[in-house]
Amino acid sequence: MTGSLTVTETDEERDATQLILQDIQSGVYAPGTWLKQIDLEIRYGRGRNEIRRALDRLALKRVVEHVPNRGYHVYLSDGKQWDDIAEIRIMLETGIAGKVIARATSMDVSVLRELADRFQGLLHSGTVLELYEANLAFHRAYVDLAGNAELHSVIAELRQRTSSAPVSQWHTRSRIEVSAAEHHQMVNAIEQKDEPWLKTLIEQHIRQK
Amino acid sequence: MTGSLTVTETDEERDATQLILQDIQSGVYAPGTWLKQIDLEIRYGRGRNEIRRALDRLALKRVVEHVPNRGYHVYLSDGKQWDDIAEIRIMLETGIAGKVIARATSMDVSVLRELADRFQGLLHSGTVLELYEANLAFHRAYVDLAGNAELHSVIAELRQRTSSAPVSQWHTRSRIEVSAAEHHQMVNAIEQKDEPWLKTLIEQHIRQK
DNA sequence: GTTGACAAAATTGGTACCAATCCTATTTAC
DNA sequence: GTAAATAGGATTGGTACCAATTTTGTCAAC
Repeated sequence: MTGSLTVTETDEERDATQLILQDIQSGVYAPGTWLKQIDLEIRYGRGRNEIRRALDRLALKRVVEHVPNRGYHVYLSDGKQWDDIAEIRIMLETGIAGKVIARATSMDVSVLRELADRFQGLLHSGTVLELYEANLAFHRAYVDLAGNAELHSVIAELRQRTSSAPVSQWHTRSRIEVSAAEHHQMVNAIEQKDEPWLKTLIEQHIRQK
Repeated sequence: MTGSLTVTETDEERDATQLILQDIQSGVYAPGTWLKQIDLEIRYGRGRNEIRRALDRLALKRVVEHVPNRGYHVYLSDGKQWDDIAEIRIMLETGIAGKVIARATSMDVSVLRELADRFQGLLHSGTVLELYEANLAFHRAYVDLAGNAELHSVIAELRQRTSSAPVSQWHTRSRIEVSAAEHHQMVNAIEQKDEPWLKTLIEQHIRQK
């Protein structure tokens, strides 16, 4: 089943790693699928070398799994892994709550609110990937308020590990609606500098999704 | 300056990534040093391909930095980065304190104590690398008690980011002695199930080093 | 003596080829 | 009819080669 559909011109210069990752996150490659080098080579119009490097990186990120002389296949995440990562994210995102509240200016709050609005706006019109990225942007903006440059990349990595199948995460529309509402509540909590409330919200938000 | 010294036979089968990482951590390659592919090829007796993959991985881990058409050089860590990573580690390692105390059996405690002893024992006779690894083993055992498989790798990654020059971390012997003492105090805190004390100890321990 | 241009050497990074390995389909024996 | 064996095809992964780029060394001009 050698796919022959080539991607759009705008992706021409982007890194193959991100393109493959995006396709995995969009559900193009289902968990367990074997990623044949030739197929990827054709699909993304890259050399064998770049494809191999991309696969190696994704294997390091635990997005795909490498079996010697067999190839790479999309990782099948078990329930335990999801729980473990959720727990870590809760520790980190609640851990910075105090710092975020202390540092957030009124302008920061309106930026956050805007991002929360954008997520909510995509609820009806947006694709799964757009929703995923809007959600990512909101959390990223929140984390950035802590002023910890390293934390940013740590959480990004964590998210990538579970996001193998974001489609399966948000099954129902009602769940996404809850998420959107929680985003706004988080913004309010930051605005009112209510740290305990913010922490509770974050824990709920990460666990349920 | 093409080095020609080959490593021992036992390292023959190990991954080049870890060998290079170890040499960086041991201080063989000082921060800022350019890692030429040919040199590494000879030193570790590997093909060009494996060396490139290893460098790419280390670049991803932020241990080295990649400059297109120039090569890879050992990363120069600034003070801010160290503080940021220390903060993350504190959030995570104190965050699991309650779980560790709840789950730790008396056998787990004695294992920890043994590791703390080993670190202390190496204080006089051990090399910097041995000390580094003994310290790593202790913290790894502590983290494992939380039963979070993902956390293990997250913290390992974090440690690697700053450990570019572990030699410079432990300047004086007195500091290492303090670390050894704190390890034992942590074990005691776990044994007595004193969570606040354990958290305080961890924060002190990570910050000072 | 210093600065700038130019040539030579060295290094990186991509492409192509080929061996080793694994999967699949057909054939053969029972 | 079923199961094992074998041949064929496909895929991975390593090695070697070569082009593009950069750095170093040399020479000339000011």
